[in-house]
Order: sequence, then C-alpha cells, then structure tokens
Amino acid sequence: MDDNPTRDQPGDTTDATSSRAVVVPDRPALEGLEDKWVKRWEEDGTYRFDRTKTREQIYSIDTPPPTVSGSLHVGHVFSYTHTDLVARFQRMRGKEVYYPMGWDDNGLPTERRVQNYFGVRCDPSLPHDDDFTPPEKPDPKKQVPVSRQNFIELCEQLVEEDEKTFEALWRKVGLSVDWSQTYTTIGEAARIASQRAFLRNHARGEAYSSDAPTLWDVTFQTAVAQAELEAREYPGAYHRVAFRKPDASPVYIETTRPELIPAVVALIAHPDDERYKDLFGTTVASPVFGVEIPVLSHEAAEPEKGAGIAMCCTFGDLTDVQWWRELQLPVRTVIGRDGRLHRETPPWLSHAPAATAYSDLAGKTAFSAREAMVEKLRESGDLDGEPKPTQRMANFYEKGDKPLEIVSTRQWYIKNGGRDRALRAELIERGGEITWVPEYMRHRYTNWVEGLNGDWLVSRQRFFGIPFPVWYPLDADGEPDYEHPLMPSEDELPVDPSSQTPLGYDEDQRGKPNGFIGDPDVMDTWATSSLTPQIVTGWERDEDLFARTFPLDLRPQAHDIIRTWLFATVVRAHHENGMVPWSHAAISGFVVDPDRKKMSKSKGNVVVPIDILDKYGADAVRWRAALARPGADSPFDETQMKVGRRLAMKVLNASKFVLGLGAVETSPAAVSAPVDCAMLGGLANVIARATDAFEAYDYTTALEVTEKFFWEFCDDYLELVKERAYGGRGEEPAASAKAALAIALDVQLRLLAPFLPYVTEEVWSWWRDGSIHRAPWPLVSDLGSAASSTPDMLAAVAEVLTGIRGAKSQAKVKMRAELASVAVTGPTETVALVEQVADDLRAAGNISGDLTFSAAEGELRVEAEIA
RNA sequence: GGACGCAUAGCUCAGCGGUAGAGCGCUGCCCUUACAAGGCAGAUGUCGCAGGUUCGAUCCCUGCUGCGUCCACCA
Repeated sequence: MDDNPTRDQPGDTTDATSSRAVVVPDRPALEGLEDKWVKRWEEDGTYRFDRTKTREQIYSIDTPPPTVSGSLHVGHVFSYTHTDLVARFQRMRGKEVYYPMGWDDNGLPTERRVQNYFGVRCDPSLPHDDDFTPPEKPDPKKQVPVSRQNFIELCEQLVEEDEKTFEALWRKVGLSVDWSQTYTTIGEAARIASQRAFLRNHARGEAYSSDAPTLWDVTFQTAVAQAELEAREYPGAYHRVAFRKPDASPVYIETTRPELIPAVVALIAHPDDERYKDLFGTTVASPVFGVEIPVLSHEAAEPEKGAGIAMCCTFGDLTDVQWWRELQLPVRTVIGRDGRLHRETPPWLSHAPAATAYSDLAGKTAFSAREAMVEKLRESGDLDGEPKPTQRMANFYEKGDKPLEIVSTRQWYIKNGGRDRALRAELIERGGEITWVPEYMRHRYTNWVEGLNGDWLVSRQRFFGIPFPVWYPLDADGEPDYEHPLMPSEDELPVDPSSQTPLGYDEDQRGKPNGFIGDPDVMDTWATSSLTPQIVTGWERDEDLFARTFPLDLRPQAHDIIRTWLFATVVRAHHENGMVPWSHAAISGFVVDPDRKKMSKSKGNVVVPIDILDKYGADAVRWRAALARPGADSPFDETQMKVGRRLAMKVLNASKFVLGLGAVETSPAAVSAPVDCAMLGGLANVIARATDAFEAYDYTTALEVTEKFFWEFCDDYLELVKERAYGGRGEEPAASAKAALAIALDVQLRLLAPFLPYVTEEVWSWWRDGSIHRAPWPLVSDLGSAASSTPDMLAAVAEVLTGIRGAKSQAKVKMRAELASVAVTGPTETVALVEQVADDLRAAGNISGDLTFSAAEGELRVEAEIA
C-alpha cells in the first residue's frame, strides 16, 4: 500500500506547530476550496483504505449503489452526506473506514434510458452487428431494433458516462469514499457473486423454479415481484352479470372485469352465506358462452363484497389464485403475456355459439375486450342495469402504467419465508439482530416480513441483467426438461447460457432435439443488489478482505426500500452466511418539497443538486443535510443553505483572527485565567456530548451542540478576550488567552470536520500538517487540567456582555462607545463568578468609569451609563 | 382496514415532570481594526383537543382529531 505521510495517525500535530510557518491568507474565501481539496485528497490518498488493519480496527460500510440511469437529486445528496458524516467521525475516532461506492447500472431503468438515449430497442432474435452505430438523432417513435449483445454494449457504454458524472458530484459533495473501491451491479464481480450465490441457493434448495401464476406487467412483458408492487387507484365499473341456473333463473355476480367471463372456472360464496347455500355443489351456465360452471364455497369469499358471490377466473386477482389452488380448479387462461386475449379459441369455448362469441374478443386488449363483452352481455340480457363507475385499487408494477395481469409462467424463486413459517420467524429474528437508526424503523421490516404471501420471484424476462447460469436438456421432441437443469461449476463463472454451452454439449446442439437450451431470463436487479455486502467485501473472491470487513458495520439507505433492498439483503446473508450482513441499518428520510410532497421528476419539483452546490458550497449543503435527523423527512428550503454558508465563512474568519494573533501554541499548561478555563470547561462538555451523540449515529445533535458552542465562542469569548490577547495587560494574561484560543480552535475544527470538510481542512492547512480528516477526534482529556469545572462562568459573563450591548443598542450608540459606569447586580454566586472577569469585561465593554458588582434579589441585571 | 411516525413562535425544528428554546423570517441599531453574502439588540407562543396520574404535565398514561409514510384493499 502507499506510504503517504497524511496516512500517519496524528500525534504529529503537536510538534508540527513549532517548526512550521503559519500562513493565514488575508482574505480567506470559500470559492475554490472544493476543487483544491478534492484534488489534494485524491493525490494524498487521504481516504484510501488500509487493508492491513484487522476487523476490530475497521469500520465498513455497505453504501447504496445509486441507479446511474436516473439523476441525483438533493435527497440523494442529503442521505449520502449522512453516511459520510458517520464515516468521517469513525475515521477520526481511529477506525480504518472501508467506504466503497457502487453503481447500480443493472436492470430495467438502464434499458429504458438506453432506448430513449440512443433510439434503439432490443430484439433478441437479431444477430450481433459488429459495426453498429446508433442513430445520430434518436427518434422515439422509430426505435432501431438491435441484437441483445448490441443492446447490452450500448447499456455499458452509457452507464460508463453516467458513472463519471456521478463520481464527480459525489467528490464535490465531499464523500470520503475510497474511489479505488468501486463496483457496478453489472460488472464481473457482481455477475460472479450473483451466479455463485444463486447456484448455492439452488444446491441448498433455497432457489427453485416453478410454473405458476405470476404477477405480470404487459408493457414490459416480464414477471414482477411482490416487493415491486404499487397499489394505485384505477377507474373501473361494477357490472352486475347473470349466470343461469339450469332452470334459467339468474344468479347475479358483480365484476369489474367482464372480459374475464370466458376464463371463469367457478362461482364462489362463503360457506355460511344463507343466500347461496342451496347452490353449492350445483352448476350454472356462464353468460354468452354457456360454459357449465360449478358453484363452490370458500372461507375467503366475503359476503359483504359485491353480490356476495364471486366469479373465480384464472386469473383476475390473487384471491382467484388462492381459490384455484385450494379448490383445485382447472386453468382457463385467456389473457396472454402481451395483455391481449388469446387469438386462438380456447378449447372449453370451442362449441357454438361460444366460439363465435369469443372470436369477437380474440386478440383484443383487456380494455377493448371489456367493451366488446359488455355489448354482448347487453344483447344477451345478462347485464343487469348499467355499469356503475368506481375507483378501485389495482396492483401496478412500480415502474409501469398498466395494471398487472396474472399469467401462468415458469419462474425462478428464492425462499424468503413467504410460504414457510419457520423461515419467516428466523428472518424476523434477524431483523431483531440489527441496530436500527432510528429504532422505530424495525417495524417496517417486521411488518413486511409478516405480510409476505409468496416466495421471492427473482427471474425477469428482460435483457440487460445477469443471466441465470442454467441450461435445460431437450428431450427427443425438443421439449425442455425443467426438472433437471444443467448448471456450471463455480469456477466457470460468470457464464452466459445464451452464448456458452453446458458441459458435455456442443453449440450446434442448441435448440435441437436431445440438445439443450439456455435459460433466457435474467435476474431481477434486487437479486444482485441483495448481495452488495458480499460483493464489496470480496466474498469468495478475496478472502482476506472478506475477513477484515464482513459482516459490515453499516447499511445506510432510505426507508422506502426496506421491503426490497434491506429485506432481500438479509435473506441472502441468512441463507449464505447464516448471519445478518451488518450490525447497523441507518435509515434516511426524504427531502420533500415545501408542500411536503416527495420530490419526483413527474411532479417537476426536483431540485438539481449541482446548482445548489455551486451556489452555496458543499459545506453549506452538508450542514443543512446534517440537520435532517435519521428517518425524518425534511422539506427543502433554499434559504437555509445560506445559514450553512455563513457558518463556513465564520469558521474561516474566526480562524484567521485566532491564528492572526499568533495563537498557535496549544499547550493547556499556559492557560491560567479563570474565564479561559471556564471556556475550555464548556468545550469539554461539548466534546463529551458530541461524541456520545455521534456514537449513537445522532449526527444532528453532535452538530447542534458543536455549532451552538462555536457561535458563543465567537460572539462572546472572542470579544471578551480580544484586548487581553493583543497583550494589553501583559504577557502572561495574553499567553493564557492565546493558548485557550488556539486549543479551542483546534478542538472545534476537529469537531466540525465531519460536517464542513472543506473549510476545516483549509484552516487546518494554515497551521497543521496532514489532513484534519486523519487527525484524531478530540478527547476531553486533551484539555487537561485547563478545563475548569465552572463553565457557568462564561455563560454569566456572556449575559453581562449582552446587557452592556443591549444598553448601547438601546441608546443607539456604536458598540465601541465608552461607558461611564456599569453596575452588575444579581445572585451572589453568579456575581462572584462575573467579578473574576472584571478586567476583560471592562476592556470588551470599553468601560472607563466604575464597574461595580453587588448581590441582589432576582436575576442578573446590568445597568450601564453611556459616557 | 393495519403498522409506524408527527402535531411546540409566521416557517424549519430542539426540548421532554418544576417560570417555554434555537435558527430563519420580522423590527430597530451599528461601516466595530476576524467577519457587511456581516455584527449587536428586540418582539413573537392557551406547547392539536379531551380526560387521567402527580404537589406540579408541553413532557407520563388513555381516548380523540388532523397530517405524513409504509402495507392491505381488484368480486
């Protein structure tokens, strides 16, 4: 590893000061600090991970890989800053911080961006074109079809550009990431890890394939998982429809999906429902098609809903799936993967007049088929009244805009406790092993796991993703044998079954009888990102690194993906490692717009981070981010950035002043004046409180405590000791003030360093060697005996100062105005404390006449007379 | 419908058994030799509602109301 001097743990800071020239600029400025230090930190390897450290010395972070196909908004900047605050604190506490960065470039969002950006679409049937160049001007209406491989190449090309932009932004924000430790979710390490973990899941029986009803997005033509669902309002209408008993009398059901009447397999009511008890076991005829349908009973039927008796189709909703499974009903599928009714007439409708009726629906989308069906029901007299419009909730794929259908397909699943009580209990217990920040976020996890209704569907019928390392043998008829998949050994990974062959087969046997086919599916992006702990720590790739970093210390992420990313990650580590992958989960809130609405591109309320960073500076933006407590949503208010900027400016100016006095000696032994000791006593409390807060991941309190002290330090203490520090009352009193100033500055810079990495580093460079970000976090013991046990003294003196300033403000004179007399009265003890600082007060208040102190009833009072 | 969170100054938020706090904003003053993209000073509240516990409740308990988030809800 490198042997850069900045890497040395400090200890060199104390002797560095004496031998080194202190260079304080005349006009310190915030402008240019970011470029300067980003460059220096890179050159010096300030945040480079030292892998010689042991697990106990290391603090490791499972950073969320941002989706590079999207754009970063202020919310990202805030939450990544939160992680960086913790990283910087831990680093200064002496931990070697393992802080990598990943890019999530895998999956559907990238595909969509590539389609729009280049004006292409993937057609897997096309051969690869070596010389392909995308159209110069992408035409969204006429996307050029390209082969799967060309498409993936374009994905990789675009993603690389995006990643550079993202990295530049993160560097500017000041993330103390080790930029030599990056990964992508489509990169080789991720591909190998994903396939290896899958092979092991499969070998242990945790992954299986199954041909079963699946939630299906007809736009993207892929299966989706429960975790990717979003319930949305969707306009529909109740249709009251008659099924006919053998005597032709009607049994009315209500449905919002009359187009599924050709797919009805049963009518179902609750077993205790008196209205339908007599019908159980009999059959009725479906309207229009006249198919004979059994009437059955099932507990899941709800008497209050609709007519109390439901038509069960394969498949309209998840209740249908339950009935179909539990009542062992036949499959009568009419909706295909493209969301249209099958073009061929289904066998159970092959008789006249059903076939004729169906031919009018064949090939139509669900929407048009519904209209056509309603017309037929009207004609046949089976529609009772008019359809009643309603807003119903329907499941959507979170990225899609058409309601999901349920289609029977073969898919890969990973067991997640959704169908196994014992596993579910184990996973809930794993959630309990994690320290949640904030604590109440654990409920989101528990709730989700308790509500699971099936295993985790991990296969997607897409292109830009990690393929399943699976082939299937074909029988003599060319039919795949899904029960006996062919899998590679781990040392062959990564494999692409569409271009590589399984052991014992030749490429020319692909797709031939007695040959093989590759599994065409890719893994869902969560199936890869659920392995980020393993990917970043070098699981099965770099056992040495793995031993030093796994399980990790921290998983930072937002609350909306607890059910997806966090839970999936726990599932994988539980299966593979038998433990939770990290000890802490820190959950960030969102940045919302001033109306408390979540920022989203479609609402047009997204704030672009680079503009804010350029305008106020990274330190200011980080300061604002730090005020958002873990888990709490935070409204974006640009005016608050100004406050952060002012703090950063104040750090520069106050430092310039202190160091300009020549106050650079930080020996506590030189501090003798009681008020100096009192100030350091207050600072000792601040160190203790900020440290405790940071240890508990409460960076907000750490900042508040530190910042409050800093402003008081500037407004009161600096003003108070200015004259004395200039040497107005002799050398020893001046030396005490200067030492106290230098110590306080040194400590406060370090306390502020995680929040304001740029200004603190800048000031540090004026008088210290090495990076402040590798300096040790301050300890109360650094202040030695100089910190007095009466920090109240400074507060009392500040109150008198305020009284003096108030008198001048009221008299509308300038603050330097001379005072003829000042009388301080109040509680005996407080007055006694203040009296010890009489000389400083006299100088700070420019009191030329009497300054008297006397005990009196009531609060501390200051009477001042203008000269 | 379920879970969780929130409700304190105009705004954003601290506080959490003992006389209500900060920053922003607002008002006034000050070109002060660290700082005018500044400094100083000042005003501002039935601490959501109703009960209970307590000598005492913004704080603890119960209920309610409102807001937010996640989940469930397709007959």
